[in-house]
Amino acid sequence: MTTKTERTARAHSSADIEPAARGRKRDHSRDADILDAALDVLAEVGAAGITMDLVAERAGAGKATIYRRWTSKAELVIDAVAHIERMQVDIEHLPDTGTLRGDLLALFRPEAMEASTRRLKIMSALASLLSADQALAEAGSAVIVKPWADAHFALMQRAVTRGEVSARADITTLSQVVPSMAAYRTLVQRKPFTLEFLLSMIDGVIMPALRICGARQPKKSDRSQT
Amino acid sequence: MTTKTERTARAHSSADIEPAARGRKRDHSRDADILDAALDVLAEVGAAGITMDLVAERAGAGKATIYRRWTSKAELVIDAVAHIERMQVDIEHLPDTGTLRGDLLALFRPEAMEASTRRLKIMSALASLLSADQALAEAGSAVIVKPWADAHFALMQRAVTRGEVSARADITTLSQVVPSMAAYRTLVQRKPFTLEFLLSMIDGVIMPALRICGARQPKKSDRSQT
DNA sequence: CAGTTCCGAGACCGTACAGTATCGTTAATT
DNA sequence: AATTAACGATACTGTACGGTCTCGGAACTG
Repeated sequence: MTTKTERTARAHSSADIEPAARGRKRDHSRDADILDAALDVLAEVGAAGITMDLVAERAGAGKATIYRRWTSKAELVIDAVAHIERMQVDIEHLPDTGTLRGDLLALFRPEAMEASTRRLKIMSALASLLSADQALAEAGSAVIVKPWADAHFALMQRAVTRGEVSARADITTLSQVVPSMAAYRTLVQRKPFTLEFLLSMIDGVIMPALRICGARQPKKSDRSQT
Repeated sequence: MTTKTERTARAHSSADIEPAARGRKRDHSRDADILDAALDVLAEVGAAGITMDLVAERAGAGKATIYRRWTSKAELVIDAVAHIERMQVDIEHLPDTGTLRGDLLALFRPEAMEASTRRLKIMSALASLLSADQALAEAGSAVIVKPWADAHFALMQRAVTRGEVSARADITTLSQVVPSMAAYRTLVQRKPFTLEFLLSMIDGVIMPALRICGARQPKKSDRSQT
């Protein structure tokens, strides 16, 4: 599932033994170019319209070059999806504002979500593929939603150890609420993911469920951010 | 958009004048059979995999019969979507068990879940076709998820007027949690919608958020209700 | 019955596309 | 410079599918 998909997979003979390595070397940075081109095409024509010819043309590559690196269109698309830049949630450097609510809000990066229409369109295109292909569903879910849910879980767990939240809270389920609903909203409803939406999730669902008081009267300053 | 798409459209000569109506009459109930078959195929193989041959085979019809009724595959699919049965959550006859938790659980109908899963699959299959059309995407989502959310909203509102739930609870947002997460789970994660999942939603999110105590120790009698 | 019309089955055609094979070019290595 | 592998371009093949056409049979009308 991780990138390579059997690189050097042309089943041939000699190449495996690396015969003194003369001549040109395969340029691995071209992989990224081709994957980017695939994502571009995906965003432009949708999942149904993507063809290898389009990808090759967009990448300025020959089809043979693509097939030298991936065995099929399906594998290329799967790799391309896995190649989407991770949701900028660095699990190592989570925000630490002192309160869970502040931490959760600090995860919100307007530019990360709405900056590129491209990613949104890719996700839209993905929505249809997700139902047709189990491997893609897992790849898409792993890239788009899981890191986010993991971040929420980590933040909630920290709030528990801090004593801010009851240890009996079902943070396993609660950590999936915002990512799931955001994915649903984006992929299916195709409405934008806004701060207002995030606030209604946090203040209407998460914080009340965690029995943290004060969430019910969000500060004016928070709302005016919208 | 509604069914006919130029019935009697074989562009021929005589038929237009209805010449004393002799011979066999076109069976309009077959339209519904074909549309159902189209939805079945859509749910099974997705939007990318649907072919007229599959639809014809599933409907036990000839391709020519389908093309006598619809001018193209696109029109057939559009008509099929409009043909999706509404979610049979009868907003007029909601359950009334005396507690919100009991009401929410009573909405769970294993047999209806199957139909609901089918609708969700159709919805996700449609995503690519609807990608160009925001209005259609919303309409599709409305048919499949909104009635469910409306039912939750009505049940929660009743719990508020009954005094079971604080009037300050954000039931607008909370009523969307279960339907959205169920849709996400079915569409993207492709895991089955189970009673266990529903219980973790209700007891881990909804009830805590509504500050109804006792949700943490669900009564045995509630579980056996299913 | 006889006449008419719709039906299912499936042969058929044209196009579009996945995947392969070929070829002349380019660039890294020696 | 000579060698050689990877490259872009593109011609080619096989197949799948949208859409049309034909045919024998069934069902309704009178």
